Amino acid sequence: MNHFQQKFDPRVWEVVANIPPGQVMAYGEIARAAGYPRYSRMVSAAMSRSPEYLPWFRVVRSDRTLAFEYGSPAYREQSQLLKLEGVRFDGNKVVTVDPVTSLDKMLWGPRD
DNA sequence: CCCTTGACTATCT
DNA sequence: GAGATAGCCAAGG
Repeated sequence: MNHFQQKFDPRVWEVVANIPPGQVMAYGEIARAAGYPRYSRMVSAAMSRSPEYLPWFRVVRSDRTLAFEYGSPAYREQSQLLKLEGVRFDGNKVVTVDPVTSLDKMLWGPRD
């Protein structure tokens, strides 16, 4: 199988389903992990039709901002779900609870 | 075909 | 670091 057809390659769902709580992945990363480099937009299309069970909210842009319009209902829903998992926000960017954080962040934490 | 549309990205100002 | 720009690629009109 080498292309996204009407149904998306289940590998995409699989990758998303395996993102650990408190962590996030970018569209492009997911595409690569599923074996489709450069297919970030397809992942985006896949997410818009994602099954109910999928942790869609753990998918963010490569720059770590959320893909929805700032302040929109969808944006607020996603940010809330992420916060429930202990994720922090540095401005509009997601800051995951990565064990290997910089000394700076260890000492001062992310901005509020 | 040609053009537009996206829950996108890397790169350059 | 925030905008703008140019790639990207399947779908649908």
